[in-house]
Amino acid sequence: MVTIAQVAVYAGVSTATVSRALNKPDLVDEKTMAKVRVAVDELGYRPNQVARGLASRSSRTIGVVINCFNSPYYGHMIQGAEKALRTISYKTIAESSGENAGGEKAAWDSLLDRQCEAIILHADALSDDELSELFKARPMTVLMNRYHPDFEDQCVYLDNKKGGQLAGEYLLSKGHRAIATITGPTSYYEARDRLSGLRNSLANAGFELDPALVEEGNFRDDMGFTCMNRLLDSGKHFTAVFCQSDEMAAGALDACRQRGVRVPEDISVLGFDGLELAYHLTPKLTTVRQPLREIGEASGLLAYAVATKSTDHSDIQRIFAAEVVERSSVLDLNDGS
Amino acid sequence: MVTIAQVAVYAGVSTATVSRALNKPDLVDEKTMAKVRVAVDELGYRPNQVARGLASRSSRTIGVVINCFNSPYYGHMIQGAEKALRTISYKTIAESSGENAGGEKAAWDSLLDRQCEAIILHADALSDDELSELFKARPMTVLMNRYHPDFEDQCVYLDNKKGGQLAGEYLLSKGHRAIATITGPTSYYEARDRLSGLRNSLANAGFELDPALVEEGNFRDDMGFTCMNRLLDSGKHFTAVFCQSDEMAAGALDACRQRGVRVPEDISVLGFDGLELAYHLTPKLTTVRQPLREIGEASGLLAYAVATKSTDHSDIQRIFAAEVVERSSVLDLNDGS
DNA sequence: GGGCTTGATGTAAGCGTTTACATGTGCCTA
DNA sequence: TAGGCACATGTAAACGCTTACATCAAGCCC
Repeated sequence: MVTIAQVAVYAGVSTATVSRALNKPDLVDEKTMAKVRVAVDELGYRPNQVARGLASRSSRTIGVVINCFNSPYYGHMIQGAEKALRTISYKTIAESSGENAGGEKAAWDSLLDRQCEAIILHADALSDDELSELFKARPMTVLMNRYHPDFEDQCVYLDNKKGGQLAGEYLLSKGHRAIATITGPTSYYEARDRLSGLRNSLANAGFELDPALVEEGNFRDDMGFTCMNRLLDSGKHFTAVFCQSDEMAAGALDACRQRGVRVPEDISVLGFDGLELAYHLTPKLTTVRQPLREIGEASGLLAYAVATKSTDHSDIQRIFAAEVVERSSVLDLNDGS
Repeated sequence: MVTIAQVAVYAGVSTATVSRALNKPDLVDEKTMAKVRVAVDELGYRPNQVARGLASRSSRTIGVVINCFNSPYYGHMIQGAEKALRTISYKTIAESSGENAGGEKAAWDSLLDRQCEAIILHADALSDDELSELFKARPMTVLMNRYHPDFEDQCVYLDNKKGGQLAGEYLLSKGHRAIATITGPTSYYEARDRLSGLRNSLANAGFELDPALVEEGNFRDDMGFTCMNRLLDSGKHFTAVFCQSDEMAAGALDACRQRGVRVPEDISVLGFDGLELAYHLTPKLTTVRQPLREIGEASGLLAYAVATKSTDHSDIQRIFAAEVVERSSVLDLNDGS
């Protein structure tokens, strides 16, 4: 490994001058600059970024804690974050937490031990209270796709209430009145918010969400399958079902297919997330998309702002809106009349 | 930030002793150990891993270069690698390359600048020759899911030829004789190998792959769609089509659906990859699965072995076999007779 | 021509660790 | 009792950089 000292000798200057030539070119003379450049090229010198970080106390590294890599949900966010940071030559060091509070905290700390200047945390398992506690000692953190009242300006998240409302409004606009829903675990604020949004939209239009038509799932497809069957078994009348994730919608679609219930002719299905999965389902799933990549990007930007203690980051978007992606799984009841 | 010096003062010993207490406990006396432990706890000391890395010249970090994060293909591999490395408390620092040779090289180098002890490289754009050249100066590298004759023992990959052969044999066993195929780009060795494997399996059974039934795709679903249409338009008879990726199979399925061709009744479709996507297709796709997670894991292990110059890593699997996952998109022609 | 500024460079002290080597104590052995 | 050895600890020099501060020469002004 060739070090700055060797470059200095080769160029016949001091290490300080080499360092300056590389980092603050306007502080060094033309001629010296040239000598250094030659030395660097000749020797194939590449600065040791770790040593540089230690000396300058800035690692130019951001840590990311997520559940796992092998889910497009995280994939999109991490891609957004990494890209945003890469363009400012920050590195991303990512660790998966395994979806338990201990793992999340451990990853959080170990990333900090690596001198990450800030952490982008996707906390699933940590409760609001735990988060509140831990955050105090680890203020250089950005919560990705999660809202916490105590650290509002360090959260980047989807407006789930509006998302749920959007879903309801869309279904209403298509003439649906008897609407069922399969939610995520109600222990997740996302699930509660989406549900209350849906409820609001119905209320605004003078309708009510029938509690018997609300099933609690877990975002995974097998629960979508189970819940859809429950709904169908209940004998209750409904023309559409809003699933709080595309995966559950996939399960619901499967249930319908098995029972010979046609989608969208007999029942309309609306998803949530906007993953590629939705596109590949049959029928192609109409869904409420959350801009995951953008959320990741914003998280990256905000993490940088937090790391550099930049006071004004009002230009970074922190609240994102969902949008409906229209495909073929929702029937327009207005057409038929 | 509390440093080792503060701990030393607090415990009334030298920094060397603190360091030893933490890293080589058997070198320090019971009583001293206790004092240090108290100091560490009291002060909440956490070693700076960057400084530690600099001093001990071992960063305990492995770099990973991939195309992008938002594809389950990479997601599974990276998950495997990160998990394997995490269990030995190595960190993974991942960078996406944007699928161009320049990006791949840049990421490779910049990860090395961060003192990664080894790099796990998923090279798509770099040619064999370029790779050969670059590898010489960057020997601490593992090629993930790619084979290169010059560095065989630093490659972890799927046996694509056998994979293609497996596909052919499976289709033959189901009574198919007129087999079409949609390949990846023939500039990729994966595509060539899978094709030649398929060809072999037919030859072994005394049949031949009709060149008119071979379409070159690009692994993406829209090309699957296009190629399937071409095949159907050609008027040539075939009972099954082997797609070299699940995504292309999805496109092919779409094409069939649009034209009213039933799968598997009229045409059987076999995929490749074994992503979740395959499960969610209609009909559920029978596919040849590559063990991506395991490949990632092995890459992590091998990278560690390379980094530590462990001479014997014969216990690490480097060649993986594909397996067929049977679902509902391939008809058994033997049944009908 | 003395005092000042300005610009370019060097000197050396960090950054927070690890680790080779030196030191010192106690114990065993001859 | 001297010599030797083990063991526990301390001292200080790395690791590869950055950067505050010192130095020095050159140019300028009055």
